[in-house]
Amino acid sequence: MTDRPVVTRFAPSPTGYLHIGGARTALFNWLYARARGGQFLLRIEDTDRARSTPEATQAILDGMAWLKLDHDGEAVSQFAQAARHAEVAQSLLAQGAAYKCFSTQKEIAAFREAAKAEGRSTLFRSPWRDADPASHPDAPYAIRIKAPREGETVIDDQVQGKVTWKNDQLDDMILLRSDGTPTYMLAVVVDDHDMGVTHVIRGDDHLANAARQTQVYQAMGWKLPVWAHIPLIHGPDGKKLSKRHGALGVEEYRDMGYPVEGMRNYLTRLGWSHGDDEVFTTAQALEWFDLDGIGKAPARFDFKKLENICGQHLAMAEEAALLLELEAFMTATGLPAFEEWQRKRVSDALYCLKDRAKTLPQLLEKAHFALHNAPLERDEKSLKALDTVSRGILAELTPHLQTASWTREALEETVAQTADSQGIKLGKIAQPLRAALAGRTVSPSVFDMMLIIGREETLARLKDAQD
RNA sequence: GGCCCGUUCGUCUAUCGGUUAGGACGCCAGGUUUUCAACCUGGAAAGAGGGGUUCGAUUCCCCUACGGGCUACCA
Repeated sequence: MTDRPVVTRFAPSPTGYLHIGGARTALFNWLYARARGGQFLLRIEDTDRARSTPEATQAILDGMAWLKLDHDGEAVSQFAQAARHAEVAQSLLAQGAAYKCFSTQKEIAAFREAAKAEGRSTLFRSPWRDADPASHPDAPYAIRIKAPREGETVIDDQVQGKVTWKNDQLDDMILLRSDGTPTYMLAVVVDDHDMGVTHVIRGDDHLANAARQTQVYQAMGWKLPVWAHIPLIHGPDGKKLSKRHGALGVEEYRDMGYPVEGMRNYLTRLGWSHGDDEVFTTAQALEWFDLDGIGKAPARFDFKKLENICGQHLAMAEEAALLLELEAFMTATGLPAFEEWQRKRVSDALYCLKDRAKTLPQLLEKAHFALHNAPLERDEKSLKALDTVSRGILAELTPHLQTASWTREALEETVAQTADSQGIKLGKIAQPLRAALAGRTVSPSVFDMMLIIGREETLARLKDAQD
């Protein structure tokens, strides 16, 4: 079963954005295939013509591109395969594994309603299952599978274990509607088979579907895929993730500025584990990921943990790559691009900024000192820190900085000496200096800042702060 | 209603019959630092309930409770 080359797929419906849960499903499939030198395919399940839109397809593509989930080959449109689906339904009909059902939707609905009212099973048994073709009316019909009534259907799921259904609990599902279009149940099976999918990793809302789909595989004599039904992601309150929990589409996470590596790490770890490993790279995820590490219970989405993981990834990011990601973020969210001097400054400052931010916008905020020149826009707290006394201290310091050599050692010594000669602690001088240089009360080290912006700009800010 | 699935600190999770039930996030306390949302140290915090099986159950089985999914000529 596992000796075939691995082929996984992600099969979203293009009816909105790329759901965060869908993104995790895609990620699991991607990880599984990529780690095994297999293929990761993308199929757009657009058979619901009324709800499918090209914009939604694009949103899915964009979301996957952002998360660096590259798929092999062209995305397949399920709708485009409709003729092949019908062909399979016809062949099932020809071999007696399916039959024409002339019951109307109205009749079926009436049956269900009555059954429900009387507390009976709502399982519909078509009277046409064993009807003599000679008795067929000249009317529209649907093609239903002739599912076994005896015995049971078992799926061997890599996450849920062996799951068994008694066949008398399963009805003869419709394969081809009376208008000739295929149903989802038929389409997925045919497409997965035709695309050579070996491992179906998807949300466990499809677990029950797997039983009925198994019947189609068996009727066609096709080899079953390996099933892995992963639990859904829930909101912080334990309920199914929905709009009221906030962000659902991955593009919202991109716009909030979560770095990709952190996002992938968090999503991978949500519902999957490898011992106590919490923070890992994509390379490690590829090495470690396997189906047996997936948990059975739904996991709740926790923004605090997401932020923490993202912060750690930012801290360990390679600076050149981080700068590119930051600029991509600015472009995506419509922020003005860096001017050349700003780009240089940020690039120089990244080393002392990256371990202080958890998201890209936070990184930008902390880069305030590097992105602007005197006169600096200062926040309220820093203005407060620049009181008369503090300005006096800065006035003492300024001449020394005019002559000091511009190295970390010399600057540290200069500031320390000034503090000493004033009879104050280092903190008393660093505080206003920070406010003067950064326009903030929270910033990287004052020495880092001075080295990054240089002597001229340092003096300009000091002068500005004392005016 | 029927059929399936799930249930370890607040949250994500480790444990694959024997552990003081471990780690992480968050929280609290202390420390360090020139600031902190950075860093360090420490702390509180969990096996849904009830029956079995076993020398021994978080772990295996059953029941109950709770949560979730499916039950369409939607996907």
